[in-house]
Amino acid sequence: MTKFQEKVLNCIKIIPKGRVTTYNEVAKAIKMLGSARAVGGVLKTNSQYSLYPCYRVIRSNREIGGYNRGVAEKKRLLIKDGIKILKNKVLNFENIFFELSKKI
DNA sequence: ACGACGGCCCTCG
DNA sequence: ACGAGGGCCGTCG
Repeated sequence: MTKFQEKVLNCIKIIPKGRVTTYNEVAKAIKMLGSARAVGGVLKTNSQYSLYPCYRVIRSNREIGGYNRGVAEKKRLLIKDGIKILKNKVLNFENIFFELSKKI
């Protein structure tokens, strides 16, 4: 486990149910602006789903983004959290967006 | 040390 | 609205 991986995982676990954040925001939160893609790389390797809710991290354009168990599963989990989705895009994004970088 | 690749992001037509 | 292209940064070979 590298430092980078630790930082990413440790910070996404505070995202509350019913809220989402973005890959870019996670990068910003760990002071690695520009590493959004690398953040996705870490989340891809996550297997501790109950500990690290990686499905609550989406793309900055409101699209769901990818998921290591399939986009359909990611969508299902988000809906279970009470989040509305239309055409792979999250609705009401402004209100459910979790500003991770300000909560650290 | 290096190159390729990605759960991305932004700009420009 | 939508796609193409380039940039970015950590990982793994």
